[in-house]
Amino acid sequence: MTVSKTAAADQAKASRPTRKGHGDGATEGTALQLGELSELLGYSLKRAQLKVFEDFLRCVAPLQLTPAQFSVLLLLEKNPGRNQTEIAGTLGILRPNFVAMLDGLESRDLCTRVRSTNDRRSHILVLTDKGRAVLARAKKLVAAKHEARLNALLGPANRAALLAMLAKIAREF
Amino acid sequence: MTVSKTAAADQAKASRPTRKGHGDGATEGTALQLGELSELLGYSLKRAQLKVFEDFLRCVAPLQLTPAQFSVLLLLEKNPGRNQTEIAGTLGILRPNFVAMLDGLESRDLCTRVRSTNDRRSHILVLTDKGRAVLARAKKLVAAKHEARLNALLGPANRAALLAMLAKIAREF
DNA sequence: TATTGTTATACTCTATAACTATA
DNA sequence: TATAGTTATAGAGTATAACAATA
Repeated sequence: MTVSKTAAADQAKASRPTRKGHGDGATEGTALQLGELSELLGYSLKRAQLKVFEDFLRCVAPLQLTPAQFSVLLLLEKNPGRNQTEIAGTLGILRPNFVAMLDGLESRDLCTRVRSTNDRRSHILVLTDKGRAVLARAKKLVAAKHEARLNALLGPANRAALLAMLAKIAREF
Repeated sequence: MTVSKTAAADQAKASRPTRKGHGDGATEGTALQLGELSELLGYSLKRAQLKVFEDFLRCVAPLQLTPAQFSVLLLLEKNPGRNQTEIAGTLGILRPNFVAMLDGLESRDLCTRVRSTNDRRSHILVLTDKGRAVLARAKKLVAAKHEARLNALLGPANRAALLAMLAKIAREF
């Protein structure tokens, strides 16, 4: 069965009139208890990820790059001559969803699709000079502001240990 | 300026015919280099978070609970007599988005909205007996399967250190 | 027949404005 | 006037099916 009507009514009555101070409950404006939530790794993982992405966006705001776009540019620089399927697959982006993303980067002249001469079905992705320049500036912002802030919070050793464990989870879990 | 047409053509010609083996490029079917991406904390954070949530869903699949739903039930159990705004706010869920989520939980008889007698605007959220039972089973599955697997991968000490760092980022970053 | 890029589409998350009923 | 819950809506992000061009 569900909670009894009388029990529900008791619960409702036990509540306090929120923050206004003219109440009688014991939990007057008190912060909630996370309880076992604070032991759930996935919960902190998600909250931390949101914070880190937020900060990334702030730090690299002058260049108008999202984490996903930055990762694409990084990958293009490190892996010239690759096609859409290869780049998208490496980043865990589905090919259909990669199309609009590339349209955005290409319309800003950060990269170009070049039809491969070997296989005319595939588009080789090429960083433009502007793309290379924006990427270089982005790297500096990320290193000087974003990663530096994480380093300040955790310390270099902890930051490295954290990165190693996250990479392990991403790889082996 | 952008990449020159000739440079782009060179790039396209330099590519290999993907995996089929009848190509001449050096990167024949080679895995891509992540490069500086593997040093970007946010990148591993995101990939790890996706893996952990995937595993959570698998482990708790018999109960049909998402991580977000599980976190709501945990919070209701630990904080009786709270209203929607308080629960949603603690979890970082916007009040409008919390409505449909509660509709789902309430339609499955896992919790109920009870109009507060102190402030008739607010709905006190109450775990039903069924909600309590499902939560208890979910906790067991999470502990025995999900968190146990993470423990096996990282070891208890590392897992604790990881959780502490993620919580610190979520709190202070 | 299989693969690359693409379109269309749908479903989830997230975000904002505005309404209602209460205070 | 302000707050709690709600509706409507819009935008990301993600997922699948299917098509044209090419292999």
